[in-house]
Amino acid sequence: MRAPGPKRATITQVAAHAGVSLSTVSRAMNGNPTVDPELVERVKAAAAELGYSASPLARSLVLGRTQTISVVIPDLANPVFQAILRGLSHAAAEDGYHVLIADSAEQVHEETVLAATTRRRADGVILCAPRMPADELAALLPSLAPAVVVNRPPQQHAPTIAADYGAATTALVEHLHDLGHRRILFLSGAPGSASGSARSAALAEACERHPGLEIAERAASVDFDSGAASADAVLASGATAVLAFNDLVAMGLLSALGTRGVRVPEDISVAGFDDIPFAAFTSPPLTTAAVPATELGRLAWAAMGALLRGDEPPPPVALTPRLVVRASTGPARATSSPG
Amino acid sequence: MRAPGPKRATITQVAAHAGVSLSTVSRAMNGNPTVDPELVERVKAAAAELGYSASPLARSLVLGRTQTISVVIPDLANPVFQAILRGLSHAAAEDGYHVLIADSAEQVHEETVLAATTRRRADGVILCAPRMPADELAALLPSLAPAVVVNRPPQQHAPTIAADYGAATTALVEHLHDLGHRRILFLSGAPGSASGSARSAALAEACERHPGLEIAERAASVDFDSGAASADAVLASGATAVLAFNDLVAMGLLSALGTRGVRVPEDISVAGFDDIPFAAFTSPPLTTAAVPATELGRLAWAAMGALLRGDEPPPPVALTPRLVVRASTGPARATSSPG
DNA sequence: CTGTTAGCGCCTTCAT
DNA sequence: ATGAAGGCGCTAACAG
Repeated sequence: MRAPGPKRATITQVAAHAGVSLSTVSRAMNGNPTVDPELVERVKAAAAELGYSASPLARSLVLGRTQTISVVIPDLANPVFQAILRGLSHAAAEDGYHVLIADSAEQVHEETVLAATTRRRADGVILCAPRMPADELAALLPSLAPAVVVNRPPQQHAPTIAADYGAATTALVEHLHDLGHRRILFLSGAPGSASGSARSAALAEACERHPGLEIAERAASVDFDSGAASADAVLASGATAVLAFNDLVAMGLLSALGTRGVRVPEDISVAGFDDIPFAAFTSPPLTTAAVPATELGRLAWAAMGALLRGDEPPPPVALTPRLVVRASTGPARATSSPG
Repeated sequence: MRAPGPKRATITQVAAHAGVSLSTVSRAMNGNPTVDPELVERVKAAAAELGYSASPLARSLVLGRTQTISVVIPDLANPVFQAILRGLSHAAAEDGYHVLIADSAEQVHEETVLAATTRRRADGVILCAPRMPADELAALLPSLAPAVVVNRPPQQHAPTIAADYGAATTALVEHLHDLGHRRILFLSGAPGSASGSARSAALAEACERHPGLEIAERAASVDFDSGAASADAVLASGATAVLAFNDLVAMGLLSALGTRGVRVPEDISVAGFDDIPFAAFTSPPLTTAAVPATELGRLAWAAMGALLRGDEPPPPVALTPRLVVRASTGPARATSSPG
């Protein structure tokens, strides 16, 4: 079971080949200026000849750093997390860091162990929209330091980078309200979801702001299928507009609604969250709140980089999503009676 | 710049705490049966008390394996690679392996260096649809062993897992031919793409098989935008059906065609490759050849696992995509004259 | 400026 | 069944 990998030259062999001590090789290879230029030449030549480069493993052990960060995400199939991962990975790569991924597959209690395990192989860990309860998260973070948290409220022991789902919700509701909608159904997502709470809070505020506005909430999930499965309940609710937990749910709903011959937005308006890459190409194109996911990833790396450098921990970041009005929302149809 | 990570207990401390030598701790923790059960208890208790677990780094160095594999992919934004990565990551995780990702961002000459670099931090590397020329790939593979290649023709020094794009192309063309199409335009993708050559070859065969069938080829690319940009050329070509390099290109084309008021499939049929998650929800829903990407990832890991175990290298695998007929293809409209 | 020495934290013969 | 010692490959004090 020992990997048969190509046998590589060691620093000792290079030292022998160049006729110097291995510390000189180490110094020369690491650009230590206190080495005779001529020796540097000899060493580099020997290294090149033997195809030598220092073992990252051995360096990691002695240096105490791995040049790697780990990223824990709830679901690699979710376009938003893919985008975050992408931004993160590109940014980290630019700074010469590697990325270890861990997909918890939405198994909440896997998150803690994955974070802890991968942390030991990396210099820090980025928790992407962790699903675990707030107290658990708070308890976990100190043991993970340096850590960065994405899409959760500001934390005590880690910088946070998040999209402001509350603001996004407000924008979406105002948009629907402007269109005359007074009965809205919110399809909520993962039970303990932090961004879900933010949405709910914004919904409650909207109701206070607009007497006569009724917003019901119905449990769904975070994926396409749960959206499709909600279609009948949506129809039965009597709502003239539905706010889906995210674009995936909205698309599932759109699809199931289409099957039932329900017209969108004539019969009912549908909006989502995130603006995933394909939201513009559903039929009808989806109104949504665009979350700058790639940017979230980039910023998460920036925060981690700062921590790694020993800089001041960056303050919590909250990016405001942009309302993107497309064709899936329209004027409310006349309803019989609001009760 | 040394990561300030939480200071952890070492094996020496556990040994002291349990009043045994550190070899006993090592043996106890690794389940070596030649240890007094009572001592095992003591050691485990001490370890638990100190929150100890062996440093993966130190183990990697001495054991010569990292329990990690690296995956090099051309573009994290491509749904197909996302799906492959997902299948791979889940399968590897089940076997206790970690995954290091490297996104070459379609920079062909980055692939070699990324593969080499990440290989040193991992026990093997999986090259996902590498874009590099065949000779370069062949030259690189031996130095990477154990390596697995996805979506390239069978290789000398590495197992390959691929989708049979030739068969997929044939299925798609037969489908279009059955519908009466005699002038088809193929929007080709990345210039050196291996799967692209497979498509072209299958196209040529189809022409031989069906005298009277004309298939033109036009260079596009692999993304949404290139599909959209091809719309005018597609219209000018006089083809009654177009085969896009992949679903992304097809969707871009569909979108641009819609903008121009061209009806699909009444005016022109459009088909793609891959069956990415949203292909079913374009308008009209896209006819395509479904590539089992997640399964490719799973098999890639299986092959790597075999290599790591020292088993016989698995023979090349070629999965046949499944033709998925949806609404974007229909009977050919009558054309004026075929020449 | 260069070589020698001591670890980084762990596993594994080798003795006992 | 247990302990002592060597070494994985490298870097960094410490001499010289």
